[in-house]
Amino acid sequence: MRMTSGFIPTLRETPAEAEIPSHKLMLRAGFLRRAAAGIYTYLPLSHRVLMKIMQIIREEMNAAGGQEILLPIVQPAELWHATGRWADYGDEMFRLKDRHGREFCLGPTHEEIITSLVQGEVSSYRQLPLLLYQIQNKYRDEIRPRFGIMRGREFIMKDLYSFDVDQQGLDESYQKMYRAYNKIFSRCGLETKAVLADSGAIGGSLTHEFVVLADCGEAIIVYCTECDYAANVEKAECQPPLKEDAEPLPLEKASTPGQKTIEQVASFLGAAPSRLIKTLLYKNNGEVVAALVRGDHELNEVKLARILGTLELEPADEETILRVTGAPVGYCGPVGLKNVRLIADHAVAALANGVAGANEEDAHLLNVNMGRDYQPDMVADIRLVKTGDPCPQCGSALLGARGIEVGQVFQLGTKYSEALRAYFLDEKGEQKPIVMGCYGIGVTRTMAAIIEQHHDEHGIIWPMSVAPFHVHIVPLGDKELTLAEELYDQLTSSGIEVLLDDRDERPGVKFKDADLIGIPIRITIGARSLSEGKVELRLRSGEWEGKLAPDEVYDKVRELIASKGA
RNA sequence: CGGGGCGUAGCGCAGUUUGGUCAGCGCGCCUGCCUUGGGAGCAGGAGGUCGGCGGUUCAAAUCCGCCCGCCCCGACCA
Repeated sequence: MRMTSGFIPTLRETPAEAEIPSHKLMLRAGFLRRAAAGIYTYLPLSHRVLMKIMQIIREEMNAAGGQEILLPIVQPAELWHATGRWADYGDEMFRLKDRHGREFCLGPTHEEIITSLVQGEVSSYRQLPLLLYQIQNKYRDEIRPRFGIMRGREFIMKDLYSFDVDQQGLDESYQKMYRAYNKIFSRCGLETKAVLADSGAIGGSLTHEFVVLADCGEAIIVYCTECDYAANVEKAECQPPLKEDAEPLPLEKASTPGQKTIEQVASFLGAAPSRLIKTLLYKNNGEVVAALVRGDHELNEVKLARILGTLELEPADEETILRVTGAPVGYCGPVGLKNVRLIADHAVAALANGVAGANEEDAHLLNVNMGRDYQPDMVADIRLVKTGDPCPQCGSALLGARGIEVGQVFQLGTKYSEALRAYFLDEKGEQKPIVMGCYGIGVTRTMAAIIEQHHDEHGIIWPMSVAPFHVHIVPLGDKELTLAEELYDQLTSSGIEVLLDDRDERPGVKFKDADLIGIPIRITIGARSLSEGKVELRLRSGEWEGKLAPDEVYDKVRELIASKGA
């Protein structure tokens, strides 16, 4: 591709709409333009990158036994009514009607339609297992689109669905995908961590997220430095502390006028926050639930909701708190609470002689002990794990990090197959629901994540495997253009992808744009080294540079491309 | 949806408080000269419903009302 004829509109200044490096760089380097909030046009450079990412995904999906199909974007409402998700999906689903008034949606995901397809075609265990996938646009009217293509309302996703006869088959499919995902992300030049996650509203049990560590990431994870444990904080557990064996002291009431927050009470009473019991009230379908966590811990709402088997959890308002506890916010505690379900965290259960609100304005109780002074309905893990907590597997300290979720693998079970009556006959002639899994990769998000992991202050540094071109030839003036064209023809004719900067620009401009666009190999042709009969080669990553005679270029380029895995 | 900010030329911005030589600046773009190893210089030029609609006024980018769009922070997710 010659830059004079290519559509590569680079910008000197960053548009105000961008916040994070990947978004800024994609706009500046001429990869991306916004059409509406969360909806983008991919220009030629990013289209080339996307095609390469998709090709890597295809190869690994096919190698794992997947077969590619293409499902519709526009989907009829009936299927979504059958699984109940027409109602559950809410405002996040783009909905539309045809001329006859029939309802449709733009697919936010494709479980319904593929299950319906398989329901119609598969009736025997002999047809299973089946792994079907597509690479297709998804539409989600996000509450808040963010960070360019990181969280768009239209995005490209690879989604594979596995259909097996039983749990054992599902486990095998899941393992295949898990391994394929590791290969895919590593081939894309990404360092990812597979973390245990909460399955949320999609339903199902076992699930891992594949997370790219990055400061701008929206996912918060913890991982162990000593063993392989890694989890999203929504899911992460840690070893509960041992029960303190201190002698229980007599319960005592202390006056704490105006002391409401943990910090205030702790410093007023001269006690560490870890001695306090924090009592948080929630409303769950009309019922009031009190969650007890230690003063220095945070409640994990996802865990609490899961224990309660609900999606409707919301913090109680001040009025409810006053009615239930008899005291204003800041003074509630477990002792004497009535008509409230009490759920205590393990760390609270382990506490001896703790401090808690007295359910009375301006008062707290000292030497509170579980069992003697109050009895929780359940002791469970309901706290948010934090850096330094002991790993649930080996006890070493956990580390926290932020990351971008680029993929997720899910064991769905039979939720969709039962709702859509996708049954098969096993070898004994018994009818059973197909056991399903689903496996997504955010393709467009993966591109953004690659840039987040591979850039510097000058621009993008593409890994060879997904770079829009392998080589960028930069002739510095008119006199060098002939040699540049010769090299361009030579490399291009053997399948190497080359971008030639044939513009009538000054060297500085060309160098700046080359750094910005970030093609791995740059060949500079200028009078300086041409006087020695040489051209200059360098890697954008800075890992290698050297001068070569023009007839040595071809071999060196091939060698560099091969060594970088493309 | 709640909170914060923004909307003036392709991009980045000033001007808005205090209405009236304010339609401006830098970059980019076009023409010419000149220059050519890290976003050169000179000269000339094109480009704007000041987000939209309505109102106040002799007069509105500027004041008032309504609406639209965009960005950031929070609850959701690949």
